[in-house]
Amino acid sequence: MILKSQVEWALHCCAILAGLPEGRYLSTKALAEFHGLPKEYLSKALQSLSQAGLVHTTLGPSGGYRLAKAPAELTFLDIVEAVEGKARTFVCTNIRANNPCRAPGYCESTPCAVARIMWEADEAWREKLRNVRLSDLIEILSKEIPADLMKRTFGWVLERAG
Amino acid sequence: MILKSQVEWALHCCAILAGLPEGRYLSTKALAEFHGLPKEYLSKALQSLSQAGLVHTTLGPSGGYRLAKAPAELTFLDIVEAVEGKARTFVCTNIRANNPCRAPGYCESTPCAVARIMWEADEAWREKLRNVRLSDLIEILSKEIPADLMKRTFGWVLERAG
DNA sequence: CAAAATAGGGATATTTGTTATCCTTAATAG
DNA sequence: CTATTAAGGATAACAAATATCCCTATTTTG
Ligand code: SF4
Ligand code: SF4
Repeated sequence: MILKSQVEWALHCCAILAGLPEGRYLSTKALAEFHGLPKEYLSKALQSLSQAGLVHTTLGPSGGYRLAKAPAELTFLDIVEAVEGKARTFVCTNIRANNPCRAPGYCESTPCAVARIMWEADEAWREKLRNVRLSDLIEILSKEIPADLMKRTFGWVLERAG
Repeated sequence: MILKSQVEWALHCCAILAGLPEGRYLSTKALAEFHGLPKEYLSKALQSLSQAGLVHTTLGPSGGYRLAKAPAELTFLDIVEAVEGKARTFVCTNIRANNPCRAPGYCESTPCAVARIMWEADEAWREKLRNVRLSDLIEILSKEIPADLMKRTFGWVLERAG
């Protein structure tokens, strides 16, 4: 069970978009080139972000993506769920229904303990992601990434931002 | 990203094995019949449990599986990792290495903040599973499952346990 | 207005992972 | 010896992730 690579891509793209000046947009082409990713496929991830309302888009030359909210209002969970979906990672196929000892008509009303425990763990994962904001990431990165690389990257993006 | 159905199977099988009297074994055939699962494929899940040292096996007629430890010494994480693997659910493909602004030889020593945050969430999921013991599950089930069904199930298993 | 660039989305191929079956081997109980 | 079992290799069927291609509507730029 491994998350799609689109999750990684989306997180990185959001980090870049967070550094974009107010009112400017960055295209799929630029984001793909910057990360060395296939443009057409990265586009699908960005469309997921768009459908989830996390980013805003414009068409035409100088078009592209910008964040729809402030980085402090965007959580990791928002981004992860946008591309990975909101479905729980443990699916119950109700195999207890096959127990040959059960009365024929007998039907459990509630999900059994196995499923509930697995879902709690799933929720713990989500809760952790919910408590990290995009702004938290930016803060960490700004401390860890060398100043000159940060500056060059910022310049690279601005040259291409419409 | 969805866990394999083998995870559900393994958890259910362990729950059944936990009710097995000391020194007796239950075969793949019985476990598959009880849960309505394909015997050959369930066998792969049980082999995973065996390789992880969670269950003990014997060969021959009256052979099969029993738990290798007391239910209080077996956690959900043990079982989940036995079939699903211990690898983290977020894999980092190091796309930051493609940043065209980086100096050619520049190489990050540590995983970036994105990966660390995702791995923390993964660890929170595992921590939750680590804190639930198989004995906890049995306790909950014994309260929730009707006494007569419990009794019939127990009898069904004993009839087939070698 | 015309041309170029863009996001959106449908269709489709490729690759990988999951699910499932089959068969052989070695061990064990009766 | 015979029947039964776990272990594991080989392989097929199926589903999901990854990737590419192409068409459309929209918008900026010239
Ligand atoms: S996890 Fe629980 S609810 Fe889901 S199939 Fe198993 S017994 Fe049923
Ligand atoms: S998550 Fe971090 S370490 Fe992993 S590829 Fe992205 S930037 Fe690199």
